[in-house]
Amino acid sequence: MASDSGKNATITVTDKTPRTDRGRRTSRAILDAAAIEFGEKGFHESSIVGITTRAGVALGSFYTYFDSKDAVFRALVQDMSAQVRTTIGPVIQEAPDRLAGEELGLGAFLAFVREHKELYRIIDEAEFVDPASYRAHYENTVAGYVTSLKNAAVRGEVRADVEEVHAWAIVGMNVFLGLRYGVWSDDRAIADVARIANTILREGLAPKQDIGQ
Amino acid sequence: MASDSGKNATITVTDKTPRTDRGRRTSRAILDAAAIEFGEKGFHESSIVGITTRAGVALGSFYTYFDSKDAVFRALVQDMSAQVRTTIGPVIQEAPDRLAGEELGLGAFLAFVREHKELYRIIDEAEFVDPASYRAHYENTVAGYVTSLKNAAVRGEVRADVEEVHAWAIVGMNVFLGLRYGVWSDDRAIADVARIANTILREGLAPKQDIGQ
DNA sequence: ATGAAAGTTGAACCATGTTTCAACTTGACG
DNA sequence: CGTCAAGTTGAAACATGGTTCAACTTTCAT
Repeated sequence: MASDSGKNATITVTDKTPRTDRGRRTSRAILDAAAIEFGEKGFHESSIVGITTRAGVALGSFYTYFDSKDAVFRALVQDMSAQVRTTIGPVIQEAPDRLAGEELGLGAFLAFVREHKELYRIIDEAEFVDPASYRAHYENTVAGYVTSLKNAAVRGEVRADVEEVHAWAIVGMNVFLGLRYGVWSDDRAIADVARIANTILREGLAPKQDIGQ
Repeated sequence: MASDSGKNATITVTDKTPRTDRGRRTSRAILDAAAIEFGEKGFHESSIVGITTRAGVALGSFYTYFDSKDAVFRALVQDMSAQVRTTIGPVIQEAPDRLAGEELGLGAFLAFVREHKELYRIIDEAEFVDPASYRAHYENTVAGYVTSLKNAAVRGEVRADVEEVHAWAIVGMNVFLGLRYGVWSDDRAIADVARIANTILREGLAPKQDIGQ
């Protein structure tokens, strides 16, 4: 994204991309301020004035870089959807096998959430402010899971019949654990939560002796 | 709730409870209309005018029964939080054992969600409009799960070390499956989804031969 | 019947906050 | 320097929609 093919700059439509360093700085400041404001007060309680004040710029400057309140929110959702993926994805990949990856991934996710509670809430609120992005975020996430799980199945690391439903279940699990043990409270050690959740994926909830069904 | 201890009616504070049949009818109409309006457009896009128009009453009548837009939303959240519990709870109880109950419960939940997409979205949006109720809803749900799972553990129906983390994981699973296969699309049979999700609880994702860890 | 309580009505009031805009500043480049 | 594009500013226009209220209608107990 934002790949300005340098030459032929003359044709440039009147888009809102900053053209100078000063501009980029201001734009960044607004985006960062927006993340904090939205995370703290939610989309509707937030105001442009609130954002620009935090950013230390005038109200009008907002519209130099963003078309509307919605637009900046959308930008933020895209941005952090990518951020989550690029933070967690590699962690899962590097694990010795898929189930171990799941535990490490959840740990990384919980850590990320604790570090970025604002961003977590922004994605959640996208369900209402920008439903398409919200759906896209989770459908992408799940699609990645399905692929990766099927590959793991081929390697014999997970059951052969894994499919979409399993992926949605895992994602839901992780999201709720993130809300409870990441956003709402730090009262449990990340590693403990990840380990316990992982036993569900490894063995289910069945009592030890009764596994063979 | 709403237990008017009949006698001594004179002391009655100026609360908004309807006093006649006509009043109760109007109040109901407004509440029902609000459920539809909120479910369809979300809290902030909804308007009192929209609600009263749907209900076929005048704008002012709204304030005869509710103090504010927030108040009616809160009433709705409480109402449906209870509705979910009283719909699903019994289904789980009646099952032969806890894991079977989980499958039946998820099935009932998916059916409920498909029948009441509006209400599902209202609870979700409560995370932002009325965070306390949202948290209460899930903390109550999870608390119920923990109790019920621990009882099942005593009976040897689930692993002995079940605890809160397991409960949050299950609830998260169910909520996301509800969103995907209840609200967003009807493309999969409820029974299939419930069965597949249930295998996770029974056996986890591990390949068949490798269970003993 | 009749009067009082309950309920209904919608125009008007009001608060909030998004968006526009024309004047002003900055900084790069010849 | 002088010039011009890019950037900055905040007051004001504008839109929206929640909430109030005083006049009116219905209901029902006496």
